[in-house]
Amino acid sequence: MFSYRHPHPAVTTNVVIFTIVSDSLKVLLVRRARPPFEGSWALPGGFIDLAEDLEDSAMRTLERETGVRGVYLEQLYTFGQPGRDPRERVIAVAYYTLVPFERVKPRTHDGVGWFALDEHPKLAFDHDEIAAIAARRLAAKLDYSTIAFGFMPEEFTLSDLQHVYEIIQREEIDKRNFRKRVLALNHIEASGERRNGSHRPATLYRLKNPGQITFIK
Amino acid sequence: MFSYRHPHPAVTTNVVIFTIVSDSLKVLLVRRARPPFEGSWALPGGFIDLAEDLEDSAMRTLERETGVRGVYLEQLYTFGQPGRDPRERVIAVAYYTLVPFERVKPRTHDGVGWFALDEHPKLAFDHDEIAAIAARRLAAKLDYSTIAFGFMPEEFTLSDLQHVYEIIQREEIDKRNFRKRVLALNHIEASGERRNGSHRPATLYRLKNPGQITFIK
DNA sequence: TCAAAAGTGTTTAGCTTACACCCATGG
DNA sequence: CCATGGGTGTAAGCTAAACACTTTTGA
Repeated sequence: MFSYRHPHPAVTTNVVIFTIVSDSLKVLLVRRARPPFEGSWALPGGFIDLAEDLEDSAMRTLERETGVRGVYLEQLYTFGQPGRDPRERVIAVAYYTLVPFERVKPRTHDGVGWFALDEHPKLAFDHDEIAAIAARRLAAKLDYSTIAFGFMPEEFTLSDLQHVYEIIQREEIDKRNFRKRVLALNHIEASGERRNGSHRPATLYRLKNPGQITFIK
Repeated sequence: MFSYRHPHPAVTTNVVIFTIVSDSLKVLLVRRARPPFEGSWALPGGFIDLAEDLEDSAMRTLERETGVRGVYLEQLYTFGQPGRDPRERVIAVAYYTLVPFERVKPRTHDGVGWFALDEHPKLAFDHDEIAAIAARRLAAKLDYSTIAFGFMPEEFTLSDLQHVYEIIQREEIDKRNFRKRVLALNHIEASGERRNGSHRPATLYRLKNPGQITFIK
């Protein structure tokens, strides 16, 4: 095997992984153990292996750094501005995903944590920009895809789902209209169970086709 | 300067550049002068320099191979499956754009040419897949952005513009409804000129904010 | 019995679609 | 004067938005 006589940059994959908990959109960050930006928070990620697919690399480094596995990743954008890594040319292929808070348990030591999107610390490299672009894409996709269902655990109430929309879009939604719209999509069905609280029990719903993100309209 | 002790793949940028001419959506291809896939048609592109931005690389290699310059590029997707280049690991950051046929004149020798999207030759590498994804993205974006205006020369008639929509979406559009919709966007204005033919002269329009692609709704 | 969230329909406004004929020019 | 594409309005249907009260449970 020979190589092209061309420059070879380093390539990383990075993952912006969102969840919603206690009324806020959060992103999973890891603290850097080594320079550059030692001690800063950053998006999970790492260098690709030459034999692995980009998405596999994103999965692998996400699991290695946070313990999170088995999530569905969607490619976000590729960031390659010279100088974004102070040492050498590094191109970052960024992915994003949404997970239900209850089902994904990152390793819980003090180098990994969920941070509210609007009050996280300044991140290493250009990761602030990457996270911001991911958040923008997420909000845009709510309207024309079933991406929000990715935030949901196996069973959820319509109020839970509405809550996700309200937090990401930062505006209140009419309950009746929301229910009409989401039920008309025919993507979810009542599971037969109900959830109790100190109020009227709520019908639990589940996805008809788990794992599928489809486009609306 | 030191390097990470990590694998370094090769990275290319590639451009899917569309135009519309004689009732068909076309893509600009170049014939490969060297192995691998010598003699095959491929998307224009090439290896990045370590000091240049990804988009600059896409521009530079596009101009080098086709003579086309000064176009607006939008990042499409990054393709990195191992084995997509038979020699070594190559990651391709793909861009796409639309140009008015009249205004963009690729170098006209027999190694560069416009090919109808639905009857181009089998392409080198995974470039068939890249072109197909670009075409899909293009059709999707017609509905919620002003991307179609990118196909237009400085002055154009409403029929010209409608034609673009019909070709990309492969369906006929009602003339009156189309005009209402596009004029309501308030992105174009009559230039005052008219275009003659062997029929009633058509009002010429131009963009109010040339170069801007904005989102609708 | 109170607090808290679940659940439920109707009316209105705006937007989208369907649809057909006359106009201005060049040849 | 004929062929060709340019240009125009209205009605109907559908989708989206606004809007308030009753129900069921746990504490």
